[in-house]
Parts: sequence; structure tokens; C-alpha cells
Amino acid sequence: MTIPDELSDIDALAQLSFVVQQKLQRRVSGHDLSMIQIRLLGVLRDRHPTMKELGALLDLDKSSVSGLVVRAEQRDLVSRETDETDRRVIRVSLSPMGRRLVTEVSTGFDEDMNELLSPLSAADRRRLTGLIGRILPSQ
Amino acid sequence: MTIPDELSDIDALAQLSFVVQQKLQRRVSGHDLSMIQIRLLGVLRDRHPTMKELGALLDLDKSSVSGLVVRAEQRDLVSRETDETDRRVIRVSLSPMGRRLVTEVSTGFDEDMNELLSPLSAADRRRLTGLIGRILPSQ
DNA sequence: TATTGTTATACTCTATAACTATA
DNA sequence: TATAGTTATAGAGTATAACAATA
Repeated sequence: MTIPDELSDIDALAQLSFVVQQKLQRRVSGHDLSMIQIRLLGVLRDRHPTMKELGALLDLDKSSVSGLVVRAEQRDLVSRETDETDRRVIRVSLSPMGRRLVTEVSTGFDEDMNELLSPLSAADRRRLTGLIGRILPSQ
Repeated sequence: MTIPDELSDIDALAQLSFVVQQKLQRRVSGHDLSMIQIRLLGVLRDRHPTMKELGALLDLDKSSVSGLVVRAEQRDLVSRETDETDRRVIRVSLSPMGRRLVTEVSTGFDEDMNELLSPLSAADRRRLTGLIGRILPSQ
């Protein structure tokens, strides 16, 4: 939360997470998107979920999903199709424009992360990845 | 942005940052605060900034700072005092309640981070902190 | 005139509750 | 009745532009 001079392990984690989020935020803002919109587009890259599934994926109320998807549709980032087997259900897909945007943001973010990691040798990058892999929720 | 099975170094950083932010978000929500509110309270722990300085610290427009501080003041989290040497200037301080809340969130977050780091030995924690310290912006 | 901060306005994002359509 | 989704409403959070007070 704060940024002390002496770096404790907890502060290191906290600061790192803020730096990473900040880099992503910059990329997202640069494409006139919000964080929740890029999460929506990211989720849709390899899925065609229903509105309800989207709510679970994004941890949002169904009414919030409705608004989010409507605004994204108005910007031609996603499209909605009624499921023919159950006409209550609506499935959401990425539009070509949405796919282009999420790809651009993702590419830019990868550049940012590579730049962030540039002080480390390949071996140290592997060590860092290994250590992080051990503390991430194992699936 | 997504969560692949094979952990690249970039994905490791991205996932880690999301996990850390998620833990913080949980703590913050548990105290009925927002992320920007806890950032405000965190900034005020060791500062009595002016509204303008707050805007720079939080990267917000002055009008956004006004609203944020007004709402925090209404919840008795902060107080505002006119600077007597320049009566255009307003300085913002943490209230006792605000200090209590930010301390509780901070303590809880520290617990979360210690739990997250628990798979690592003390030596590995030091290695991780060292590696992160080398990639964080040097000030 | 310049600076500091507030206010008016507009939009996104979010949730709760009430609603519609379909099953 | 139950489920999927939308709509009405309310509030936080954000920025831009216009404004007031002070320097």
C-alpha cells in the first residue's frame, strides 16, 4: 500500500503488483478502454459464454454484465446471439474490432513486461518465474 | 490477462499481480471501502497533503479528489483544514477512524501475503524479494 | 492574472429489486 | 414455478469545463 525504502518481501509483492497493474492500466487507457472492458474482451478470446457465465467469470451481478455488454456492443467490441436451443439464453462473442483491440493491448503489455524484466538475466528470469510459480494458487 | 497452463515469466508476473490485488480487494471490501479509498487512507498515513498534492499522489483530477475527499469526510475517515498561510489551500488528514481502518486492512493484507509466501523457505523468500527488487523502478 | 479548490454535468461501473420472456 | 436476462434506480468514481476565492 505504501512504498518504504527498505523492501520487505511483502512490500516487494505489493509494489510489484501495483507496477504491473499500472502498466496494464496505461495500455488499456491508451486504447480508450477500461480495466473491466479489457477483462471482458480477454475472457471472450477463447470462449462464447452466456451472460450468466460471464457474470461468474468476471464476478459481476447479472445486471452489471448486461450494462457492460450493452456498452461494449454499442462500441462494436462484442456481439450477442440468442441461443436457439434455449431462447432465454444469450451468448456473447468478440467482434473483429474487439479481437483487434485485445490483441493490441496484450502485445503492448507483453512489451511492458519484457522491459520490466530486462534487468534480469535469462537464468534469473527463470528463477523468478519458478519462485512465483510456487506461490501461485496451484490451480 | 489470461491464465495459461504453462507459466511464462510474463504470465507469472501478470497472474501474481492479479492474485495480490484480489487479496487486497477482499480485505478492502470487508471493511466496506473501495480501492481508491484505501489508497487515499494509505497515502495519508504519513502525510498531510494539500488537495492538489493528493491529486498528484493518486493520479486524479482535482475535481475527482474533491469528490473523493468529500465522501471520505462524510464517512468520518478524513478531515480537511484550511491552510492559514495560504487560505486557498486545504490540507487533508486521517481521522482516528480512518487510521484504524487503514491499519486493519494493512494488517490483514500482511497476513494474506505471509500466507501466500508460506510455500517458500526464508531463503527463497529472500531470493524472491531480491529478484523483485531488481526489476522494480529504482525509486 | 494565476492558483487552488468546488460545482455542474456527463459518463462508466456496480448492485438491488422489480420486471419480462422462456422453460 | 424456476431460470435467464433486462430495466429502473441509486450511488461511487472519473473527467472536463465553468466558477469562486485567494494570492
